[in-house]
Amino acid sequence: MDTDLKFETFRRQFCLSMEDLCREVFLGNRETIKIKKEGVAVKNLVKILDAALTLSNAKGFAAMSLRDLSREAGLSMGALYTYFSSKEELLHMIQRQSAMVIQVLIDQLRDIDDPRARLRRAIQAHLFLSEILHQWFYFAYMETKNLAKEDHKRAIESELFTEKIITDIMAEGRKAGVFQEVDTGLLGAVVKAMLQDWYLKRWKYARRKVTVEKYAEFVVEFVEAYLLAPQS
Amino acid sequence: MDTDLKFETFRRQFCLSMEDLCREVFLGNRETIKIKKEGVAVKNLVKILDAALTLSNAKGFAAMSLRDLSREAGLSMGALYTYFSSKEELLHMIQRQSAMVIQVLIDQLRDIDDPRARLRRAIQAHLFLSEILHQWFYFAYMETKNLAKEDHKRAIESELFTEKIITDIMAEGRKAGVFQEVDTGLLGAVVKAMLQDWYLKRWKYARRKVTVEKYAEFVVEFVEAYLLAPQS
DNA sequence: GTCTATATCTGGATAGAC
DNA sequence: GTCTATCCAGATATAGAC
Repeated sequence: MDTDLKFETFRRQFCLSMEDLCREVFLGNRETIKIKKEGVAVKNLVKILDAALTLSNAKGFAAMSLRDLSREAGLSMGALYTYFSSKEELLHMIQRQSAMVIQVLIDQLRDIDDPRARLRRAIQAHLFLSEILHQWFYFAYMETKNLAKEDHKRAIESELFTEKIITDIMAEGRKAGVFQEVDTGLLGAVVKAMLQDWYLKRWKYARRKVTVEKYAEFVVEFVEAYLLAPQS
Repeated sequence: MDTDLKFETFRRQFCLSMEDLCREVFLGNRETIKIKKEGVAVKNLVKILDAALTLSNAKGFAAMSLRDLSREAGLSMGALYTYFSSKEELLHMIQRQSAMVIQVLIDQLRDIDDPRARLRRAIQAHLFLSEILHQWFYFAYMETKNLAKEDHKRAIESELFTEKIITDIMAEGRKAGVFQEVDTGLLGAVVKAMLQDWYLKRWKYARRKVTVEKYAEFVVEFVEAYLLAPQS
């Protein structure tokens, strides 16, 4: 079984376009969204969320006024408020959708047994996902501290959860005798940091023309050098 | 010559207390600060900047109102405005001071020749510095996008500059034959990401009781495993 | 130098016409 | 379903007393 993953096949495999995500947002918020026709609602949610992510990521959610948003989305203030009942709820909506998407990661690891292949796949899937949804990932990272208590807690759990996916693979690999014994807690943390850097510093990698596949390859190689090296 | 660095000796070697930094801020802003007595000004700047960093880092600079700040600092609104003429100037003041501090890094590398020792020292010094000044580093990272154009440019240059310190050491080590040939651009970028993670995720490392010395040791070991490994 | 009181404006939220 | 007009809380910033 070929466990290597190409970015383009990954992209095609999932429904992760702006419209797909906005449809999910619509379905998940039917009670609060006053517009009932799916076609209309989704079309406008695309405009709203696209504008919200663009503006927030440029200058921060708190600094984005709803007037800015109204202009950028091409909808009036009144129209905006038929999709959410407060600015805070808009924040909640985006955050929640970002969190859902993590499920994809888990699915990606099904049916792979070999620890090295699993580690490679986890790194690739995380990076590819964040490449496609970079606006959502960046938002979720930068706005964590603005979230209400419950959402804030969930965001932290989500970070620890994906980190645990990585460290579990390392521990399994160790038990299977293919990896060295390492401090999986620390290694997991810095791997997570490297994965996050990909969407936090897009300007840097874009400027240097590093592709996501190349970055993934590098991270895998780097981590494996440590996990496979003879004990120091 | 012993090139290993202990955190406590590093801490004692520099004048990096809140008061020291605020004195520098005062000296660097004598024209705009209306208060002329150094003693009074520094004492209040400590209160103001301490409060500003605490509040901003908790909920973001944009979300921090000057009323919040006034209450937390224990000074009236009127008093605040004798230290800066607008909220934006306060941002500028903090950002500029954060940037100055990088100079310490460069000084730390003087008089060390051996590439491995230089790399180790650069990593340790960066981490130790950010440990002492974590509030300033966190602020500088998270508020970059709120800066005015000029400050924003400087912040990015500063990131690239410290990254270049790392990649230069790698290149020198390669030339000297002690490191493998690697993609120094990519390795430098992820090392920087790991260094930044230390102050971006304090809650995580604190919870796990990881000390800064231990983290530094781990990063050095991890990077060296890659730089010293036989070619793959 | 510091405070209180206040002017001025911005931005979140809503009512009601279309 | 969408827009315009408006309300009002809360923010920045300043004036003038002490």
